[in-house]
Amino acid sequence: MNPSFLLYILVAGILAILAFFLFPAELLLSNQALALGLLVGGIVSPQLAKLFVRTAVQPSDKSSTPPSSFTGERKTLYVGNLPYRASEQEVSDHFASHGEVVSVRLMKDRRTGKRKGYGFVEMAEKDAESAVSALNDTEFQERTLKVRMAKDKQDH
DNA sequence: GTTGAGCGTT
Repeated sequence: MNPSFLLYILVAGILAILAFFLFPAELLLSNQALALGLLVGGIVSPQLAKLFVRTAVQPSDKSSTPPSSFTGERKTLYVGNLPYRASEQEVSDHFASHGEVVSVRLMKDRRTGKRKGYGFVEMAEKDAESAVSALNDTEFQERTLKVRMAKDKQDH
């Protein structure tokens, strides 16, 4: 059975019982309390599902790099002026020849999902500095890359 | 189906 359906039944039931005891009988009959629970539960439970069920089925992202087993120190590089057509795999391959690439994330428009022309490349710390100087202002698919150390968000 | 400086994602 569907877990979100079970959640709905659970939430609706709790709400119905709550409504039954909360309101006096002359205001709300038991079958009305049940109907109210079903209605409100239908609205509330999908929101709860989003919170707790941690997006059970992620849409398969074709443009994401396969998970890396790298566990050492890493640094994130900002990469600008990327060609719109470049995939994360291509960027990853390109950077991999200058050091160990942990992950690549190309920023996309929230609505359309199209590339915005910049992204972030996580690399092994020991390779990061040399990769920046090796790749900054170099050609990649007819465009001149801008490679820097990324700001703040360096996760440990 | 286009564009062109920038520092993000659950």
